Amino acid sequence: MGSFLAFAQICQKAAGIGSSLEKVEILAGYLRDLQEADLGIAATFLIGEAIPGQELGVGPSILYDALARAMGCTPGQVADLMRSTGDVGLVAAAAAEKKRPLSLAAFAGSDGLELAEVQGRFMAIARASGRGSQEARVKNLHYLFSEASPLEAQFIARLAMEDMRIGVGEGLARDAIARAFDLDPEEVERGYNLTSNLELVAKRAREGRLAELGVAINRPVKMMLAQIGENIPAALAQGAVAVEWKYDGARVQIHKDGPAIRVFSRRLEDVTASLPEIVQVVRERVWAREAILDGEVVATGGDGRPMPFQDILRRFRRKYDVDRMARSVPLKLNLFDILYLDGEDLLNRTLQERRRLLTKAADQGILADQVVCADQAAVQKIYDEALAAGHEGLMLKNPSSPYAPGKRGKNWLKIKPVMESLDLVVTGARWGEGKRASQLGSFRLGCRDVQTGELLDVGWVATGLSEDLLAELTGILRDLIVKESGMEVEVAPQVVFEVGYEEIQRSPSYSSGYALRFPRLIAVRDDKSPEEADSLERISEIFRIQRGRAGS
DNA sequence: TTTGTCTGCCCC
DNA sequence: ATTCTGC
DNA sequence: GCAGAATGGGCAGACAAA
Repeated sequence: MGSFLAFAQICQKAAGIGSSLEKVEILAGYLRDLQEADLGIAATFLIGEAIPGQELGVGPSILYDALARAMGCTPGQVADLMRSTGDVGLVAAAAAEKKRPLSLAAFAGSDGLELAEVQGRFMAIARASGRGSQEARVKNLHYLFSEASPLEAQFIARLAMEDMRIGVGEGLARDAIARAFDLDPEEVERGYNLTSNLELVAKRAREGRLAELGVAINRPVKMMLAQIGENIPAALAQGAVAVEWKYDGARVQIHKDGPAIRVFSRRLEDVTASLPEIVQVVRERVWAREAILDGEVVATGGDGRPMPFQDILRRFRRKYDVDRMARSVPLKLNLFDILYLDGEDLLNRTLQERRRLLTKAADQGILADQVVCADQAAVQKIYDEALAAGHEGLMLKNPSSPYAPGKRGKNWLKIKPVMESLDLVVTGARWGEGKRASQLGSFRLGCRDVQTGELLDVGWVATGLSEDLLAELTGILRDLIVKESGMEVEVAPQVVFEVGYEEIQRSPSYSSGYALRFPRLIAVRDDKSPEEADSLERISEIFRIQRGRAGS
């Protein structure tokens, strides 16, 4: 019981199974027989959480360092192995194969790693701070690799990266817990979406006490998310919708317990300390004694237009100079939903009803404008206004829908404009990982500088490519490589990509001075030469007029 | 002290 | 965030 | 339709190296 080897074997088995149902069955059988403490650890390990709620501070650099030590080679050689396998797990397994035992005891055959022991090491890694902490992380990882069999090492490495790559995410883990203890998957999902704590859910499921997990102040609820909508007419097909601006800001969930106020981010991080003016405005303008509120914060500049998203980023996670930054990038709150009010769970009320309660619970001035409307022309008008104001587009919501925590359903649709695409030159590429191992997985883009004839960087693209196209491009670009360093290659400028995006941003890191927000490949332009690619001038012109700034 | 690198269930 | 893929 | 995987720009903070 509780052996890490057994866990690793289950992971290996799960990775090799395509069918979700079969995967769930195998995981359920494994979880069912674990004791309480091990159940909690195994459940979170399965979804790649080494320690629930804590940051490990381990990335590729520290992990490769530890692997190099375990193998008795250089970090560079580890990187070479990474390039050929695209998988830290396989590199770690090779390391365990080659290792010399760290101690005689290890050699004499210790009884193998326990789940709790592995998590204990990860705790030590997470706790390390201050001078020498990176070395401490490397040492703890090295220790684990030295004690591990190849199979165990594979999943220790993946845990260290918090990425298991076994085709098990939150969804399947939840289903496995339900199956293990013969419960309704919907009930397990509900418990998880209300607590975000898989360990707790697994234990309560085992005890048959899932129903005790409910909405509570200071326990953040997973946020309801939106799907991309086709267009306004399609969204109106079912009747009237609640229309709101889609703000270019950051999502917040606010918990108010009398005077005590906490703010959580999209990933349910506590960001209260970084956003003092939001706390203040909630204290002054939310009348409800107890509430959980959902909304978006935006930064507004002197011209009344939203400031670049980059400025909002400067506020989140900030620990120092918070008040000074609050003055230079002031945030405005736009509440659009309420999940809990004075002891009552509102999740199953309709959006319309929740909006009514929200209107009574807070000052109108901190609410997002909303109208319920079935008229296409009227919705179009609000859409045009949102874009002219510098925001992203519209949210169209089903007025009779409940608040579905953690769901990305069709009850909330986002409508955004399609920007005209750019034709850019591929100037380099990077070797991929996992599914894209030993293929080029992302591509460096350049635009023309008409004056000098040079190609200037505008960033990278790595999505929008099918597996076939990826293989084809790897074949073509491999022959164009002029320089190679680490995971990156430089290629002769020959291939042109048509690239889509949401917005052009000023960039502090690329030589053109611009970068694309959410770049994706639309097509390979076989018909275009690099000399016909778009110029820096065109990019800066689009930057100047985008999002309704043309007339201002 | 300054500069560079790494990390983040980061924010989008 | 976006996009593709297998179920 | 869903869940999972692989990837984007850019920010602050924490360390390590210079």
